[in-house]
Amino acid sequence: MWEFKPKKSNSRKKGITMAFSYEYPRAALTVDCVVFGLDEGELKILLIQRGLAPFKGKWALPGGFVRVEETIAEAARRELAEETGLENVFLEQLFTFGTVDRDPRERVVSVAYYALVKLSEHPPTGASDASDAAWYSMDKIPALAFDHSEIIATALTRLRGKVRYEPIGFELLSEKFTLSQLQNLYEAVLQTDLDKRNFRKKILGMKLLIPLKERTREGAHRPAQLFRFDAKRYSMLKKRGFNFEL
Amino acid sequence: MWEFKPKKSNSRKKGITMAFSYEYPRAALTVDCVVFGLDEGELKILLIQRGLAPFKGKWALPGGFVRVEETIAEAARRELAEETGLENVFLEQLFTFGTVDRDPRERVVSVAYYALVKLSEHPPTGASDASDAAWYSMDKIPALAFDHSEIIATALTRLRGKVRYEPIGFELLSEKFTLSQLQNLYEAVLQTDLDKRNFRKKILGMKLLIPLKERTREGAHRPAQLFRFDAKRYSMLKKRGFNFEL
DNA sequence: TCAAAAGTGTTCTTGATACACCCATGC
DNA sequence: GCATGGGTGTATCAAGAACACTTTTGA
Repeated sequence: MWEFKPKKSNSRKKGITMAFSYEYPRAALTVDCVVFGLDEGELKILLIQRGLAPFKGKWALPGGFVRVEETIAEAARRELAEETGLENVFLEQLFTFGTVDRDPRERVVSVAYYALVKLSEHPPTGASDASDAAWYSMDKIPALAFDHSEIIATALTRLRGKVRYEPIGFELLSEKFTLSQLQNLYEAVLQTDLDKRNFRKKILGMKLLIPLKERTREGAHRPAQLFRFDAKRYSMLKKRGFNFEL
Repeated sequence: MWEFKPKKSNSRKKGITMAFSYEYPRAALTVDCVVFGLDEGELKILLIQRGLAPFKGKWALPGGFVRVEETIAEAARRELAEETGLENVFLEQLFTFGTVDRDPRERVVSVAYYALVKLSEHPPTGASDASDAAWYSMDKIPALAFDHSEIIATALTRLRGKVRYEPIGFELLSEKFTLSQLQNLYEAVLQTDLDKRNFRKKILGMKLLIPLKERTREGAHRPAQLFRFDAKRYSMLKKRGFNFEL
């Protein structure tokens, strides 16, 4: 059974800040976001360079403290917006990391999220202030602060697992896309080669892609048919027991 | 970027308790455990009756506060042991619930875990003290404290998803089991009927079950072959890219 | 000898895989 | 006219689904 007697007493300090006191010490709660983007057929992650200690100057995942009046997911979205300028992206809870010494200062528990962004529809670098944000290829990730490498590894495993049985991959492409782009996406995420004809047969067989009247108009080759994902139809089919798969 | 200036100052209070104060208010951190067990072919959940406010007298998930010096998973195991007497069970992180008003007292963020216990090898009721613990069938779960119904729903979805592509179902059976018991387990979890011959063909085809020299000796019918799960072989196969499935 | 659960194979259907050439365009 | 990526169909193979009767035991 729970024992729960935090005595909250707010006392003024230096005229501005309040102090919040509890009977037992509490862990600080943060969020960290693994932001995936697809850049020219390559899977990348958005990192920011820390301006403060600890790990000052090191690269890290965007994230920060959860405020007491906001949801954890809200905190993740807020921090993403503040630190990278990204808004309205696909965001899903990943895992909560609570090793005792993962932060050298004190006990910090971090709820990690992963985000999928349509890189083509968002500016390639941090849009907000002069924050040092940069996209790193998966195979060129530098040494990171805290346990952020582990968080990224977890996120990648999750993404690879999930992309196969839920249509979240589309979140990495722009609204309109070609089948080749879609195939490239899966090849980049899953690190495999896929057969073009079989891939098309399967994905078109689901009847979840709506062919548009437009075609691409670029490059010295045949223009490609553009499609968009039929989210409405998908959620309808899902209710009826349909399962998206690869 | 993070801003981080918790001023920790411990001051004596009433001669015994310390007060821990921070510059910003902090959420309390708890764990909650959804404990699944298989009782006579039926999937059940272990609940405890709350002895303290809020929700005094209501049924709830076992759980409690995370101490500042222990891992979240450690907290989950400790609370499980304290409240239900269960130890050495399969335990996996489920999801972190952080709605602002999920606890009427103050902001509480809870990391939920789910556990799978071999009910046959653990006493059917809470073994510790006079704690009011009881196993409930999935379709007879009473109204619960906090958002615990939602946590259970999430856990059930997860269990149903995971049991099909990872051999965690065995955690619900005793070490030695018959194929019928295994099939019943899957039928109970997935809420479907499975074909006996196809089920056996598939599961035996994986070569992950070791037939024992024993057979069951009970009931007025033909004795059944006993098996045990070959965990070593599974982890070896998994490394080589093998995928368990249904 | 009856009830109750254990155990066992084959056919059919469906989906997965493998594979090579023509098309439309810009330069 | 050539380089570039877009687009298409069939044959084979493997896995999933459907399906009914015999065996062993205790009472």
